[in-house]
Amino acid sequence: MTKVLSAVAWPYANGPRHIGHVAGFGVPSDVFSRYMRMAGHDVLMVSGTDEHGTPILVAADKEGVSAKDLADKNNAVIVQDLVDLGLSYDLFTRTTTGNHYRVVQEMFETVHRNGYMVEKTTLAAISPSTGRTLPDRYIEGTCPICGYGEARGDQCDNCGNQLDPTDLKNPRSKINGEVPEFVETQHFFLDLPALANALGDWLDGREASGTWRPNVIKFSKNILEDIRERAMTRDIDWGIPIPLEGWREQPTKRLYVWFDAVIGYLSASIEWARRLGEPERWREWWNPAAEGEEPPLSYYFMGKDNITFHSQIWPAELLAYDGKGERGGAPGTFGLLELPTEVVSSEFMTMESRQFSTSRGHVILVGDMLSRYQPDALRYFISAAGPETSDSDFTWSDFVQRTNSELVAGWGNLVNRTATMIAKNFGEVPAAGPLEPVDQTVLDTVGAGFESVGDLIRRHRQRAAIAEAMRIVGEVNKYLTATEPYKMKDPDQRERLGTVLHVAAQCVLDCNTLLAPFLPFSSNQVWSAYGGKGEFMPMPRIEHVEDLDPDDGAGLGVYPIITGEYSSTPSWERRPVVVGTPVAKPTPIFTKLDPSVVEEERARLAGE
RNA sequence: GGGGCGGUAGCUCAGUCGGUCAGAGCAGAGGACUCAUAAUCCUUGGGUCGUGGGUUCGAGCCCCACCCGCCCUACCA
Repeated sequence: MTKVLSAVAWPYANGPRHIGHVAGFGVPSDVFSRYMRMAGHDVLMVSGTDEHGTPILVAADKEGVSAKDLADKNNAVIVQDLVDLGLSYDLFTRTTTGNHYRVVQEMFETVHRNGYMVEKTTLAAISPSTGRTLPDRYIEGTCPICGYGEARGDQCDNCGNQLDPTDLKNPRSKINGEVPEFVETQHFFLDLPALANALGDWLDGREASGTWRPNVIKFSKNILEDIRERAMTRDIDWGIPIPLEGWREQPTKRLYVWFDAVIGYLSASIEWARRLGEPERWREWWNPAAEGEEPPLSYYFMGKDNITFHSQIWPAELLAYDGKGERGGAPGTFGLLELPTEVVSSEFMTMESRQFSTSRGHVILVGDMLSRYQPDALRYFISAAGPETSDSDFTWSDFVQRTNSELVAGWGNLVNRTATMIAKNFGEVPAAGPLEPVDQTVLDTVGAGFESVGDLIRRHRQRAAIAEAMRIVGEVNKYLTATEPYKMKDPDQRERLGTVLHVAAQCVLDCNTLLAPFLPFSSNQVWSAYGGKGEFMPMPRIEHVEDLDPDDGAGLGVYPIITGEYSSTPSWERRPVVVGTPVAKPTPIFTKLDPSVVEEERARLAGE
């Protein structure tokens, strides 16, 4: 049994999330985590909403509410969406908890003490009316090179040249149009150059493992070549205070949102352990294993826009904490912390050939999707056609197509026809007589799926994995056609009929196990349709809890978390059907979609 | 501008070290069957592998140039 940390990207709480987001980090991480639990590993799956930073403030201002109120509102929506999708977090929390503030500050203090947080004076754009940092992205003006009128502070979209905001002619804030002030300001910078060698060694080792997706490792090594110090604090009043004398008291100096967000993986693990009443348990996933013990593994799931933060910033923070850069140092109270085993990045999902855009209404929110369609239909589509190694396109016609011809007609129908024949002829799982070669062959084929499908999931090839599982489903359908149990009406054939249906039932339950990481909701329905007791795949739930450290966070009080009890997860292997288990004619598990939904949904998009 | 990824049958995509690699699924067409949500099963795939060069006995797979799409570019989470 290996300790496996599933570190899932933290959805940003400036609004509800769309299906492209959950296609990138949500479903893939859940499929992997559920499989790893089934394979007997000790999985800790953590995440939460990321709630600091300028975009939240901007969104809150626009709505005329406080940043915390906006975060509260969006956190609640996101939590509900993720539970409705069946994502099996051990803990889904937030970055505004007292626990998170404490952990982040401990990280900062130790990184600072080890010498990797250097103080520098820079010129920053400030919004005169609010005193907040205006990120380059939020400044626009006339490009000094080509004269383009709407160049951004960091880059001109017209001529492509990289710019410094101070170069812009007629600079103005994109937020409220005012002219930014450029003022000298003190900030802490993470000394990435002093960590570059250690980072390079780590990446070389990761590359040698051969397990990372090629584009992720390539990209990660590439950005290492031009590594620079990077500011880890901001002039902003929404964020975690800087835990140093003279800084803590300044209301407009806060830690950079990305410094704190990635630490969430660690703080959530600690919060999980504390809530369990075993406050040191998190160490099993984070500290090096004792002599002779299996080392913990960690997998980080995200979209490709986050690669930099997970293959550079976060490992650099860990190395700095561990004291493993050029300046040396020693770890703090957390002890030595392990770097990521794998950064598993997805590409982007587009919709009807265009990028998702919340502001333009070209979007399908998770909540809207789940209010009209089964969660497993979405999970199936994302698993089978998601942006695993290259961008992929969600279209309503593909969604209907995949749901109807693969989920309903392929898998759902196999479940249904087998159960119907058993119900009609026996009313319970019949005993098997002597097996013929055709019976043994299909049992072997299905049995081999545990190895082939499992191997593909372990290697993060989920599209291939679910395709392999569906191929096996097809083999079972072929078996029924070949054996023709529906023609065995003669009493002399009753034993043979029982044998075929017994074998078919075994295969259906095996396929159900193979598909369970992808389709947890329907796996429970199939399970009970075949007489199974209780829940097959455990599901997450929402709990409302008190902040553990009410004096240190953003003042959350009671907040919702996602958690669950997953120890009853079935193991990744054949479990023999029990002869005599009652089976009734089932109601169809998957809903077939009328082709008209394609037009309806497209109209809905156009209407928004 | 720099970096990266992709452009393979109507659609979605596989193609690891260059030599049965021109494939799979879906859609379409024909047939079989009837247990099943008109579901299932069988048969049916000649597409300049973005364009133009080059290397090689031989190239989707290597090199060069170009075209198209997408992502990143570090103070956008």
